[in-house]
Parts: sequence; C-alpha cells; structure tokens
Amino acid sequence: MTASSPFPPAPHPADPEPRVPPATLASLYARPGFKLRRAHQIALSVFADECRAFEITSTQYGILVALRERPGLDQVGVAQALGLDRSTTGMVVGLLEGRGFLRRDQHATDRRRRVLTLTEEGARLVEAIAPAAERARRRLLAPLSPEEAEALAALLDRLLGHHDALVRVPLMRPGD
Amino acid sequence: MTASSPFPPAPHPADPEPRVPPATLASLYARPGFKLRRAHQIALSVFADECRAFEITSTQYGILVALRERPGLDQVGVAQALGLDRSTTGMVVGLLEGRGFLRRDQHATDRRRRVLTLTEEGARLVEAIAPAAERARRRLLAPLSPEEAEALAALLDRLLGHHDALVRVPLMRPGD
DNA sequence: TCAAGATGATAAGACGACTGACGAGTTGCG
DNA sequence: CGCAACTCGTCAGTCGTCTTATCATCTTGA
Repeated sequence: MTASSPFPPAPHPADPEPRVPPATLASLYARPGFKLRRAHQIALSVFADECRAFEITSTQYGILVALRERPGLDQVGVAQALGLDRSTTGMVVGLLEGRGFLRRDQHATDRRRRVLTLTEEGARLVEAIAPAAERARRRLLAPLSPEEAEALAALLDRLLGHHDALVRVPLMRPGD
Repeated sequence: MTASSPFPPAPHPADPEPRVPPATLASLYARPGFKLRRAHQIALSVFADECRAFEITSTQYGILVALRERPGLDQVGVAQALGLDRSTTGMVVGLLEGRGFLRRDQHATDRRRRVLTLTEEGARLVEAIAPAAERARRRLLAPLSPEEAEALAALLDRLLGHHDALVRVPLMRPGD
C-alpha cells in the first residue's frame, strides 16, 4: 500500500525500480502468463470435447490414472502425484466416489487415512478413455510439427523444473 | 461435435484409432495439457507472489489494463478483449467495483449496457502494479534464455492462433 | 406498430484451485 | 510414559472459469 498520494506516477529519480512503461493491452497479450492461461483454457476445452461421452475432466482422468497405476494410495499421495492441492483432491475424489469409480476405505493401521482404489467400473472407464485422451493430445498439438511439439515440451519442462519448488504442491513421484 | 452415443465416434474413418496402450503416470506427465496446467499454476503463483501487496489477481489486473486503455468498454467488450467468459467477467468486475477500482454507469442511449471506467484509485493502482507485473514476468521466464523465451512465446502463439476459433471466447482486439 | 430476433446482463450450478483452520490420529522425543 | 509436533482428512471461504438459462432491453422487419 504505497500509493496514497493524489498524484499517480510522478517521476521518482531515486526509485530503484526501473521505469516501467504503462501496461497496454498489447503488452498484456505478450505476457507469458497470459498465453499460458489461454493455452491451458484450450487444452481443457479440447480434452472436454474429446471426452464428452464420458463426462469426465482431465483432472478426474488424472486421478483415475494415478489410482490405476498405484492402487491403495491415500488422498495426499494422489495430490502429490498430480500436483494438486489436498482440498481440491478431496473434492474431486469425493465426486469420483459418488459416481462409483473409486472406493475409499479405512487404512488398516492408520485411521487418519482413507485408502483409495478403483472400482471395476473405474478401471473400465480409465481403459475406455485412453483413445479419446490420445485424440485430445494429438488435436491439441496438431498446429505444431513433431519437432515443434518436442521443443514446446522441452521448454515447458525447463520452466516446470526450475519453478517446481516454488509452487505449493510440487510434483512428487510416489513410492520411489 | 455431435457425440450423443455412449462411446465416442471415430471422427475420421481414414484415421483409424490404433491400439492405445494403457495410460501410466509417466504418460500423464508427458501430456502437453498436463504441462500447461502446471505452467499456468506456476504463472499464477508467481504473479500472486509479486503482487501480494496489491491483493490482486492476474485476471483482475487484466481487466484494469483493458479499461485503462479503453475506458467506456462494456462487460462484453472486456470479456472479448481478454478472452474471458461473459459470466466470469461480470463476477470479477463486480469484485473490482466493490473495491472501488471501477465504476459501472448506465450507457447514455443503450440501457442494456453498463459502461465501465476506472476510478482514480483504479487508475493509480494499475500504474502502481506495473513494476510488480514486470517482475513477475521476468521471474517466470528466468529459467529460459531470451531466445528460449522467444521460442516459447512463438510456439504458444502458434497453438493459440490455430485453436482460437475452437475456444468459446476467442480473443478479439476491440475497436480496431 | 408490434412481434421476432439479437444483444447485454445476471443467476444458478458445476468444477478446479488455493488458503486457513480444525479435529482426530500418529509418532517422536525428552 | 506423556506431551509436543507432525500428518491426514475435512470444512469454510474466496476466486476463476465455463455452461445453461432467464430477463430486460434494443433493433428490425413485416
């Protein structure tokens, strides 16, 4: 809360901040965060479109995949495996449980935990979605050549790797 | 985009769905949508961190910038300028109005419209944030060399350009 | 001129995400 | 052993986003 003077940005020679020209819409469009928001929006949209028949979101799909590979994870394990918040995970897991795709049972010894496993139907679903998910991936990357797609993946990996510790929920391969 | 059958149709008969191996966590991590979600998460986080003092989100900042450049836009105009949903825009605009950063007045002739303009305080805020926003941009891109950052921007632009029509709210430079 | 259509705004509901807090349970250490 | 510290799950609250639906208003055309 530094700005309480009636005069907006009077030139301050002693200001350590370099002069920053006023933001314009064009500069907004050029911001990487802006592009990433749009790209994410598009990725969600393409996935939802391809998986329309299953009425499932990419987040829900991620949880099913994680449980298919590692049955018996608890919610925190799922959250860490996918880089999700604990609360978010709890909500989405509750959704999937309500739709009968997974079960939550008490852990044998640690009663704080709920052990998550796919139901038969959940296992069937995650298998059935695979082609649609693959279609979504290809469609999202369609505008890029294979080399460009590779380059994009590499650049994003650089970004993620360096900022991983920064985000509250770093990605964590469970069980290794 | 008419999928009402329980199973997704094969949209391209010439493009038969080959066998799709079962999804693993590793294959999930490799999905571009997954990386984009993480990258977006990080971008939001960095912006929020740098702008902590202003208690503002990147979306709110975008609306302020749009109104600074084009005072008198209506909500639909703001939504189109930023690629936001109309409903989302209405909610965030209501927030900003409640905090005193913008005003909503009746349009002179068209009473359906609400004309949006920054208040003095809103104008001061958007000026004051500029250095923090610039800091966030640089920090987000810090892991990349200038050339890599440029390449990433170009690749994302390719993606956005080709999928723009696909997303329900395409980006639309107002007034050009 | 009046009904039909287009457009702007809002409401309601669902989902994802984060923060902060809290209770129950577990574990480690003095 | 007993208490402190930690962990798991949950809840409440806030925010952003999209969908669908509805309402008010404006414009247009028969």
